[in-house]
Amino acid sequence: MKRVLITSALPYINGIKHLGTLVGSMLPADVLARFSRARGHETLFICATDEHGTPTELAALEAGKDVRTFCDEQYALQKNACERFHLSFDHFGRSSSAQNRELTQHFARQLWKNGFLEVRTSKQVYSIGDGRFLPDRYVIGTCPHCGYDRARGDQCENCTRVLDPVDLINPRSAVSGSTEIDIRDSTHLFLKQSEFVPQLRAFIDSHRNDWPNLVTSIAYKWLDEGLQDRGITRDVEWGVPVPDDIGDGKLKGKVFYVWFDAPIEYIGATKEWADAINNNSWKTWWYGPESKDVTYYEFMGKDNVPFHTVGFPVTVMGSSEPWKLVDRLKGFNWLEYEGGKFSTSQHRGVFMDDALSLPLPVDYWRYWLMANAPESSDSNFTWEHFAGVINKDLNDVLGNFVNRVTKFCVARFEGRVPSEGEYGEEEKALCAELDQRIKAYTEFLEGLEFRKAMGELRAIWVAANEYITRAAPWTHFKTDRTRAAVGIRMGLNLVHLFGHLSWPVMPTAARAIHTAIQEAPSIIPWPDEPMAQFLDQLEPGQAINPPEVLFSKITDEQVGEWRMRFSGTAAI
RNA sequence: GGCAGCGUAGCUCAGUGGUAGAGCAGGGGAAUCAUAAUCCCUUGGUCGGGGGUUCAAAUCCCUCCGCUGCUACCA
Repeated sequence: MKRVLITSALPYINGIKHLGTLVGSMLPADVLARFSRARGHETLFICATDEHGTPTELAALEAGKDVRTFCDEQYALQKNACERFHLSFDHFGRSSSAQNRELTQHFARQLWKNGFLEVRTSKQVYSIGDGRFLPDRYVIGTCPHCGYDRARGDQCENCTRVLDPVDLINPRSAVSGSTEIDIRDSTHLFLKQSEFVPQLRAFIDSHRNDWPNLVTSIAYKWLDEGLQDRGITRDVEWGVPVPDDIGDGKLKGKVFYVWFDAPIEYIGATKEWADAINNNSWKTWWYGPESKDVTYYEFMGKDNVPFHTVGFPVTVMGSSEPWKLVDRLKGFNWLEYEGGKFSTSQHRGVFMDDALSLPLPVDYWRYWLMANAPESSDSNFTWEHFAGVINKDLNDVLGNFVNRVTKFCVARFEGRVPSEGEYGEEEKALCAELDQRIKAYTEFLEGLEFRKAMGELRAIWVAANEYITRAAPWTHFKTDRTRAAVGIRMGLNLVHLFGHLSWPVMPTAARAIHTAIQEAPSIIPWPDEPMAQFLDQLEPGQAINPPEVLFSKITDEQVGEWRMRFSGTAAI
């Protein structure tokens, strides 16, 4: 059997994520996972929280909690939000797990043994006031180029110049404001990425045709600009400790950089999954000949691309062990909010918990986000657009079709699948169109072209409305009951079809639609049969159960209220 | 500053050498099963500006303008 391994970029632990994070990694990965399961592939869908690093330590400090407790709480929040969005992870792990610690240390030992790690001493910013080393961007001061007085140590936001923290005039800690800033030597491990350029280039070249242009162009850019060796350790507390046997004991107290251990957590979380169910198959997904039948998909926003096309592959290649590299890498652009950026600090835009707090089915979000995924360029969420799409596509085109067909069946055919008559030319033409559209829909999902896939799904709903208009059972019923019966039987079969086709993107609505016709399995299988067969499978005489109103519309008042509420400035 | 992506109808976007497309919105009509929901027809664009290559350019090349992102210690 074909095996499909899917990972979503790990959401950082520091607070609930906004819709941009959802649309750029977790949600499309979920749609693929469901699609893959529906087709009968053995599927493993993995995600986790990315917990280590300075921002976590500082957020915990601010919250007055120890880091572990802070992460435990945030993990629970994020896991809950993901569940409520019906993200069907087989396992939602944590990069702070024992499994990840073990694997991260293992990879580091392999790299050290193979000579791909080097101990180097570099100058780091130390804040005496905070009693800790600070990442460059946590030092602020006056820009030596433009005089902007809140320039960050890595880059001036005002003149966009790249800076070194030692260049700042009047440097101070962004954490405490302390001006007691010291530059101290610190010893770190560097990963010799530069030695892997030919191998990486060959790797990227081999995926020119099956990765988005966005992804390969980012990867080539890094290679073309001259790949530098990268520090993979940090002077912080919260992380995977560097083992004593690496670096001749010179790295005592250091931890690995979060970007070193985070991708390894894809594997770590797989082991967490296996350990939790006492199953020792985790390695067959990742390692050696046993993983040959696995196709591995990664999903991420464009900011993550360098780490997945360069950093992580170097870790894997440098281990000289046969760990699996990604096969299909899907990258996304940004989702904007009402023409601007989502802002975590100003709480501008819709976050996962916000979306869940509104009286809207989760499937509204899932459908809109996939239909408007930022694939070829950044895309923009506006309440007006969201309401327009939901009201038209889900309420009018899909929901109303289910409603009109099932209601008519109850009114005129005793709520049972009518038995009279045979399918004719109209039905044959419909089947031919749907065969073609479903093929296209399937291929778009296989090709990870979600926006186009949703367009095709919508076109399928429209085709059903066109058919029922031509078949006009309400007209024929008065003079030719048999002809009306044929139209309604086809209509009911179409409703059943929608339960199948909509499941990967709208699991709850799909289940409700399917249940209108008959009980739904937990995984609603993909329709592989020709439509002439699939759309003629409901047993005549079988009772149906028209659902309560499937969807309801978003009102102008709601649009106005929510636009105000999430603007990030009006909220006081 | 450098690099990358983007710029196509009022809006959101497809289209990478061969007569400019879809959905929404707008206009007209049909139908009355249905959540006034649907279906049919239709208005609308010198494809960001300019130059070039070509029998032919939204598409390839040059240049300019605009927007966005990245620029390696935030993740």
